[in-house]
Amino acid sequence: MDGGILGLVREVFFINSAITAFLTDRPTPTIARSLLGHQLHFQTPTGKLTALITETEAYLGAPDAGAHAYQNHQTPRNRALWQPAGTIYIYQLRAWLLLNLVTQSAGTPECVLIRAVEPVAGLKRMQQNRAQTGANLTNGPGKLMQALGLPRELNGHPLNESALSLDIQPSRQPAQIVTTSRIGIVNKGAWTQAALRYYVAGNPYVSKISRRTVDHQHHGWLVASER
DNA sequence: GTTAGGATCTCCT
DNA sequence: GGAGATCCTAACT
Repeated sequence: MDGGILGLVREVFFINSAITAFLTDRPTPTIARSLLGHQLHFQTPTGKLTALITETEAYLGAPDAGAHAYQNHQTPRNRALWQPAGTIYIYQLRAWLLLNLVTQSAGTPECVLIRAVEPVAGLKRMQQNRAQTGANLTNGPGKLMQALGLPRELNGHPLNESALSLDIQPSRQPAQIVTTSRIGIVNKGAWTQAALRYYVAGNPYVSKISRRTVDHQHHGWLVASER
């Protein structure tokens, strides 16, 4: 607290520079993979909701037949994708909202879909936001949006300058990461098969997994003695 | 355990 | 009118 307003401005600038570097300096699939174990925070008037990212998918812009930005096709819905790294892209699918984080520099419409998270703080609030408990709280892209109560108005706003923020440092480290093709991408040739989905092996808060593969003790995260 | 139908917004034909 | 980066419930096996 020594720099007053100027210090705060410097701090915000530093954080945003770090976020930008994290979301631009590597290929988007690498970014999607490395987001596992990082925390998302949603600041509400009545408290903060926190969750660990457990499952992601990479969408690779113009060449990617599975992506909204395929062939650089821009519409009012998806224009956030052309904004700089760290921009929040939220869109509605049927009755649900889905959360994406834009990667790479402005004009390169790549992003990471956040497909699942593990609740860390604000569990009670998440249960109120959804009429569900347990893994069903956040083990899907539409579910986690409802659990966190993220409004569609966040679309187009920058991470960490809005109520939604991402930790640059990971909080946990996956013991093992599983890579598969993306969910729901059908009839898109090679892009249907492309291995662009990543999740923490054994974590219960992952979409479309068998209950039998769940690691009930550590949720697939490395424990201190294993590091 | 799997499957079918409906909810309901945006974009395309 | 139809499909989609989804999810819930009910009704099956």
